[in-house]
Amino acid sequence: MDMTDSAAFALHRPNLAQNLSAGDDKLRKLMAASVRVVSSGSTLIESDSIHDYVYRLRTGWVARVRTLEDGRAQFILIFLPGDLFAVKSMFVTHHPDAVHALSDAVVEQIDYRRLKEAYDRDPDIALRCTWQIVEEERRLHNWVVGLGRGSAEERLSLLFLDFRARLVLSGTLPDGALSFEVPMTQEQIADHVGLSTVHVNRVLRNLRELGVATLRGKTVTIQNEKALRRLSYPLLDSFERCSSKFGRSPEGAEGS
Amino acid sequence: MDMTDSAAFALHRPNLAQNLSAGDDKLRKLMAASVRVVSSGSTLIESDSIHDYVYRLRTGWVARVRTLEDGRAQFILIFLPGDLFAVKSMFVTHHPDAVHALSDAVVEQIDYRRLKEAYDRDPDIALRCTWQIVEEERRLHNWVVGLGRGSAEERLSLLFLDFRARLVLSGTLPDGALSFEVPMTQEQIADHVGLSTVHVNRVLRNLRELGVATLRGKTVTIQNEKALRRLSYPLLDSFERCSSKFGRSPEGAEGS
DNA sequence: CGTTTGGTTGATGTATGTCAATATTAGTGG
DNA sequence: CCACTAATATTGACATACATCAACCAAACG
Repeated sequence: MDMTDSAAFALHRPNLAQNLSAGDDKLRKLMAASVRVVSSGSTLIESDSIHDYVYRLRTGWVARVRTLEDGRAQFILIFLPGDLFAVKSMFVTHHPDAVHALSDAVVEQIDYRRLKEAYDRDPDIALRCTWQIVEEERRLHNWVVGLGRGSAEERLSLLFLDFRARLVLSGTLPDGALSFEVPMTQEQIADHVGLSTVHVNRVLRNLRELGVATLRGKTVTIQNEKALRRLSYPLLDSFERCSSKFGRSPEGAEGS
Repeated sequence: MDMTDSAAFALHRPNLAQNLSAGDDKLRKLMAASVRVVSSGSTLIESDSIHDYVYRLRTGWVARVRTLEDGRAQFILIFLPGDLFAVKSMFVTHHPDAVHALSDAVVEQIDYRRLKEAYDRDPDIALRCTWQIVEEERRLHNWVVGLGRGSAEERLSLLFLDFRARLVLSGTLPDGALSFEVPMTQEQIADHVGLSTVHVNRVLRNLRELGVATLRGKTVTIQNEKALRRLSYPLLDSFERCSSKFGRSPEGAEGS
């Protein structure tokens, strides 16, 4: 992941961009040692357990999931390659939510004590960790707005745009790509966007029939980016609107 | 605010509790200088503006609000006395959301450069700032679950319990208090829980008629704590369930 | 006092959920 | 490569939680 890009993208305070990028490199080196391969569906962190590790996702998709006693589930956050997760292990012993692999994945693992030590010693590493939390909070803010005030169509459109933008940023997807893999079932998508499986399916059909975007198998294809952006537009934060990754405005000239 | 309590409450990593408490004291001293009094309804941070300050809320209520172009609004987070807000100013120039005072409030203000300098110099202060972000993320996770999967009743019950627990923690409210002020209109509550004003009103009537809790004027009174906890129970994270502040379980013996 | 803002209630509409049946795809073992 | 099975997707009929609209009421407020 090119942290310089990411930082510019995020309107970072001056000088922090380089530090962030440096922190990312150092962290990668620090964590490269203990690689772990997990298969789709496996549990990386059990809910409500004491957990001592912080992770960096190298390949694949992983999600933070809350399951209620009556069976309802919410996929709170989806992590994509390059993301750190369970950074909170450095500060808190217990994790209230489970972390599941959505696909086969490769993660790097580090004991929180080792990371904390590096965090205390090297401000670049500290910044990289803090940055993860800050970015995550931004995404959570957006998601709260989407869940609280967005329609089903708005949420799903936003989701597709968000996935693509993040995959591009992580270097997993070439810039401008219109098609990518989402290793989630419609049920899992439903549990992320806070809708029923059936309704997700209907909205997807709608998007397909409108020629906006399709989900076939696990492949999302954006057919009309401008239209997709227009659908999700109300939910985009100012930041995403300005970003070239998303285009300037719903009536922006580019994109087909 | 007694950070030691808060830390114990939050199952903190060993030794960090004292550091956190120390950080809170130091930060209070650092920020005590520039106090600002704001009146209800005023805007502390405008959405999408460049902003150079970090705040500590001493008295009153303040909220992070996102307003969509078509008028929909979402109160993303509510800050209560003792909370820091806009901590992100240290890392990011722009704030996509506005921050509004829900009541007359007293805030302490500090230029992000000064705070960043203290943050870099003193690990206790750094910890206190990071802690704010970590706690905030926990609340956001819970809120995402509530908005995504909770019913109207569950969301409102949870909200009341959450407000009370936090007011107690901040020292604004004596432990065990059953009545407290919520300086929000029903419309603002609706914009926080992601419902319409009318529906919030109906659910409140329902809670009142069930003898569970009332909102009269701006005063919330918990009449049957056990029942209220039972209503919100599915949405409580493991952490809130174990905490004595919330009681052990929905069929726990205490409470009336 | 009148005016405004916020609260309450009823009638009605709609987005989304639930249930259930069928089609499709993906996995599995032979 | 096929047959069998389980998982997932799709669709229709129906139910409901919640939204919208509109009227009225009550408190706050200048």
